[in-house]
Amino acid sequence: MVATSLTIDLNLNPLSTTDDTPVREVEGFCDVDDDNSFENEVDDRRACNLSRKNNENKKLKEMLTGLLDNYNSLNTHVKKLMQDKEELESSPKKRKFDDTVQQSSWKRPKEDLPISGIKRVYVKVDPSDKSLVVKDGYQWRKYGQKVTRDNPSPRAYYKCSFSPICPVKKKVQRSMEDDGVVVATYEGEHNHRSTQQEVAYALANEREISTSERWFNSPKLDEVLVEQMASYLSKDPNFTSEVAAAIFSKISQVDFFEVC
DNA sequence: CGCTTTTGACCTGCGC
DNA sequence: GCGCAGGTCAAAAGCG
Repeated sequence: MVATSLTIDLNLNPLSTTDDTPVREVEGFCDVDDDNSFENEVDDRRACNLSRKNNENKKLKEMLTGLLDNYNSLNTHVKKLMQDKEELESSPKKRKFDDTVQQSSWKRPKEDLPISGIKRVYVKVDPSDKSLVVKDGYQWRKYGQKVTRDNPSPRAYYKCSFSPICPVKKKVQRSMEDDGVVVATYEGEHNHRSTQQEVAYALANEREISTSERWFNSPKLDEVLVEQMASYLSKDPNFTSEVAAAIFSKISQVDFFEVC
């Protein structure tokens, strides 16, 4: 929700006003001389407001980029934790189930996929929500659904939308033990960035080419950046909830966990 | 109109 | 060889 409110409150369109003069960022600019005419005073106040808003916008943008950075580092951290757990918890208890999953997945001769790279992720969802959707930052195309013998809940089969370039597939099925948990089994590694990573990358590039001065004095750049963000957010309504979930999971360390 | 989802049919491997 | 179960295909339907 943080990101959403940011896009709403950014108010980055002082530039859309008819005044095309560059914004001046001068310390103490807001001090209005009592001897000025009324018109000058109004102009000064406008300029003052404008510069204040620009400052606010700059701060908000910094917060947003910081948020994205945090989100990405959290994502990396979670992935690392998943891999660690996967290695630690390959217990023989579930051997039978895991074997069937792996064998049935990889024994097909027409697909020469590696045996490594199978990850199972448990995600908390609303039990009343029957859709088998796991928000993981990638775009998926559903290509099948099947009711399996060991679980009354149907299993959904997805391919990464970037296929055949990206070979990753995932199976999503509601957990038998807990109706509020969805089990997502990922097969393979993505050979491209997630949509969130794309935005972070774009922002990083933006920051590389823009000095702090340009942040201040290049309203066009601000506009482009915000448009970029707004366009992305409008396209992916899951983004904000994912960011919120990532932050929340960092705090609680409960919502998002993985078991082999 | 193009993309995504649904769903029944088909394919493949395994166990008996 | 047959039946079963999981996985995939592809035509039809749905949707924006």
